[in-house]
Amino acid sequence: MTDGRIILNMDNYKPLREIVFEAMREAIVSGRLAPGERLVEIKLADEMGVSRTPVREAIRKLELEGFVIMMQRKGAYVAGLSPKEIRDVFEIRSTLESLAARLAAERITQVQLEQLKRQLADLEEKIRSHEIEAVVKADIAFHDVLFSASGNARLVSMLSNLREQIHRYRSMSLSYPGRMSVALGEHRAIVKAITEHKPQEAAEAALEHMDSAEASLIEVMKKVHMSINDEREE
Amino acid sequence: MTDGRIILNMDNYKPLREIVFEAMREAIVSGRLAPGERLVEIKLADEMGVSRTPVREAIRKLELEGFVIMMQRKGAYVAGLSPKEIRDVFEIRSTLESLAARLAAERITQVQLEQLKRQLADLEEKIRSHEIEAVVKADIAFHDVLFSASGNARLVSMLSNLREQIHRYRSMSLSYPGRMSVALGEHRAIVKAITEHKPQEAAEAALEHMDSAEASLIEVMKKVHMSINDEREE
DNA sequence: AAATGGTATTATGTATACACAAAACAATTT
DNA sequence: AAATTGTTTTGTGTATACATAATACCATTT
Repeated sequence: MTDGRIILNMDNYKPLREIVFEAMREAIVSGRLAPGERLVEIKLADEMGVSRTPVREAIRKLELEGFVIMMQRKGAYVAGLSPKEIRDVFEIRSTLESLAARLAAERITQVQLEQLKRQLADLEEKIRSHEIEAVVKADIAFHDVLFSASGNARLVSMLSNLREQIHRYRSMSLSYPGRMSVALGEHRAIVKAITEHKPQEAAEAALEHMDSAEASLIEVMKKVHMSINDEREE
Repeated sequence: MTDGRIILNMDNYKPLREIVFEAMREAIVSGRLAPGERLVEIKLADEMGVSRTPVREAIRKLELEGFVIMMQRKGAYVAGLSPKEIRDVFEIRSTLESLAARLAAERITQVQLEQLKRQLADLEEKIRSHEIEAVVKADIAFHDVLFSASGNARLVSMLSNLREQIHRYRSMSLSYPGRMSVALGEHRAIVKAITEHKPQEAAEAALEHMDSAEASLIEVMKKVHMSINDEREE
């Protein structure tokens, strides 16, 4: 064993609260925990085979990220987004996605640009395969590269969070007829502007992308006549 | 007691974790807890006369809001913002403040507009008095009205949070010679654009306001030759 | 049967207890 | 003295215990 250093990764240790948090978020985003549903700490703890403490901490974190609503001394409920809230989130996302694209156009490195193009190609391929889940994943990967290219770490985490918020309604939006190919075109426009280092155009392309994503989501929601909202305004 | 419904406010009950959270944030923002300082749960709990639980929950919340950095199994530390991180925050704030101003110009109600003008007058008065703390407060009140006028609740909370993040360095920036009167002018420009319902101008005025706030902060920091940063990059 | 009052149950908020990792320190060896 | 190992201390991570608010249930009264 000449050079063989043994490196066993203690870094991938995750506190239980993290694991619980991720599991619960996944359950909410995927819809297994429905909006309005009550979250009882002991019940969840028993189900997951842990104590209340990590569950509590996970719930608190979910609250701060907008997935859960807590009422004083009453308990926690899965948050549902009202149409008004969805519009609010999109208003913010549009602005920030647009900012990210602008910054990326200014700051992207050669390596990142190649990554971005690879992601775009991958997205294209997944769209051809018509597997919605794969498309969603590829889309996320694409935007992640785009975000990091902005060089603003805080922006990356805010955008990731906002995306998670509406992820619940995401596949719905993509199932809107023709949405996927339109989205692909929008992605291409963004990449083009970034490649040519044109911040203004990149920002505009990102804005259009968001607007059209919002529009198709709203459209689908109308059709399904969803009352995502439960006893809340608008 | 004909119509007199008795409404006794149970709403002002606050869980301990909230109280602890607010106390700790105040301590960090005001500098009593300095960047890099270690936060030991039992120590804080004893000092405040509570148990570890609410302290832990408060620390978690502070972490999510960026005031505290946690290291696995090592503990929590007061976060310091590096110059790079300050720039990152300003990049985001500029964009969102600008969005808020734009939306306010579109949506502000008559009542809100009057409020806004009152806050502006108040700010003017406080600036004449030269009490920095009062000016900071008035400035916050002004922007709060502006934010709500955007009609986007999520935007309000995101902006409040971002403001808190740099509040630590705020009075420093205002102490920069001439900064206060310049800021007053910028505020007037924003109010003017909103009054005339000119979204584009409001957005631009807000952007300028942020840019100049950032510039004067950076300037002051250079002079004080601060190493706000502790063992972090840039 | 409806309304009121009281009791039991459930779940949150907070405190404490226990386990183990990390760091600090001391002791032993070279 | 330097290095290595063992030991102690400290503090986080998790589990559990206890107190009290909120709710549900039941009984009693009218």
